[in-house]
Amino acid sequence: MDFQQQSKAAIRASGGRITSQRELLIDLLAAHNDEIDAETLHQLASQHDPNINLATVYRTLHTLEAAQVITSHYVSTDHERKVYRINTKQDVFHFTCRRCGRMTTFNSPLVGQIKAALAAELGAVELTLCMCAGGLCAQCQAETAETG
Amino acid sequence: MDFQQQSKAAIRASGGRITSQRELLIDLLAAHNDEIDAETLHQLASQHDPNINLATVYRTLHTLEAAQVITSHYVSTDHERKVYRINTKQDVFHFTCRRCGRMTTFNSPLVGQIKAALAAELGAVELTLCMCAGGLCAQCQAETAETG
DNA sequence: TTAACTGCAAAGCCTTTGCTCGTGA
DNA sequence: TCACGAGCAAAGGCTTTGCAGTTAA
Repeated sequence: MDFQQQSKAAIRASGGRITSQRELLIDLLAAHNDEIDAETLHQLASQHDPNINLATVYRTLHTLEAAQVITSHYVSTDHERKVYRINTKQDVFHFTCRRCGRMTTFNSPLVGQIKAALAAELGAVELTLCMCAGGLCAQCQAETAETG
Repeated sequence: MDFQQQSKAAIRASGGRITSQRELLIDLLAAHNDEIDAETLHQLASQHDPNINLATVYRTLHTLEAAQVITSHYVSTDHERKVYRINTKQDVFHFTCRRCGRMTTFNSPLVGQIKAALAAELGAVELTLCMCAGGLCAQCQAETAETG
């Protein structure tokens, strides 16, 4: 069962309806291989349905997240913006340079280990982790050294 | 040099002034051994200076963070609220239960390892990490099992 | 003296919510 | 049919900012 089918099944299973807006958003999420924030998704959706509302996008994202077919987290220590992605087993996080703002995706088996440690120590389940790193990237270090 | 002296020196070094408000906030931060959010710090400060404004608290926290004597990060996956703490070498993060909202502090050598991995792989420096975990705590699992 | 700082209030930013009309099942 | 969902606009919650008066150095 692919993402679209899975999403629709989950929505129906909880008594929800498949509206044209939801279907569009699900398709866009499926086609988008990376994380995406609500506003960008809304912009994409607007190209197909100019009347779709940002609130609808947020509500649909919540619905899908509750159905556990997508996950969300924040991407930088500064930017207060949530991104959403199709639920994968992989743990990904981001490094954002304080100076140039460039973002780098990062993933490490250590993240899984942290989850395991949390589960073991606290007995917690359904763990989601939000991780974002900030700092000075290599290039900005060099430029800072030059210009002072 | 203790935290207070260090903070004042850093403020002066950047052309800033030591106002009574800043001095009060620095003292409160020094006395507070844990993380604290802007509003709580403001409440504490109000007991000593009833006129101190929340905006001043935020501005002072930014100043101190820029001076690198304190650090900040979010404590829940919702990024609801930023907390500040005296700059220590220790990496701490938090687990928040999705159901009861209880927060548990957690710290693991793995966090340091992730920083090291980031530094090694990206060549980044001045790393700050925002880490927060969400999930279902042991107690809520039990209660959920009972009530359905 | 005078540039930096404060208090106040208002604005920003992302996200959520109340309301009413529309629509899927 | 009729409860769920959409669109719209306004509100919410934390944080930032413009302004004018205040104060450290």
